[in-house]
Amino acid sequence: MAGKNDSFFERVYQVVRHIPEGRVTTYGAIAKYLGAARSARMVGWAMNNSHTLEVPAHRVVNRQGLLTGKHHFGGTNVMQQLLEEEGVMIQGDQVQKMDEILWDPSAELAPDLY
DNA sequence: ACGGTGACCACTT
DNA sequence: TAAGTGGCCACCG
Repeated sequence: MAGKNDSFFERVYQVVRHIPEGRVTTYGAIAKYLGAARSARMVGWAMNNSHTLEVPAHRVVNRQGLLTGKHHFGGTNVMQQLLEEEGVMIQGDQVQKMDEILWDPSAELAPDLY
């Protein structure tokens, strides 16, 4: 969908806001949903700017389930605590049972929303 | 206006 | 199996 506020960053934030509690998704999955499968780094870069907005950024991890963005949450393990409060199990900075809680926007979100 | 930057990913040794 | 590397491209100064 083309809109006034349809910058790549804004579209990333919209998708992230749809991630259900207790679930996570990956940078690459978001990029793929937005039609830019090879722009996972852009998603990560977008998240860097998300601190001023209301976006559940802690639900975005890398493909292996690693909490690669944890250092951007102020504290050392803030990201981990936020996830654990939602029932996500984490060991060694890595989300456990990724295959079970992974939320893929391409499969779960209407493809023509944005 | 132009190039460095980056919370990634897939492919190659 | 693990580590290295190149591609990717929107944003901001």
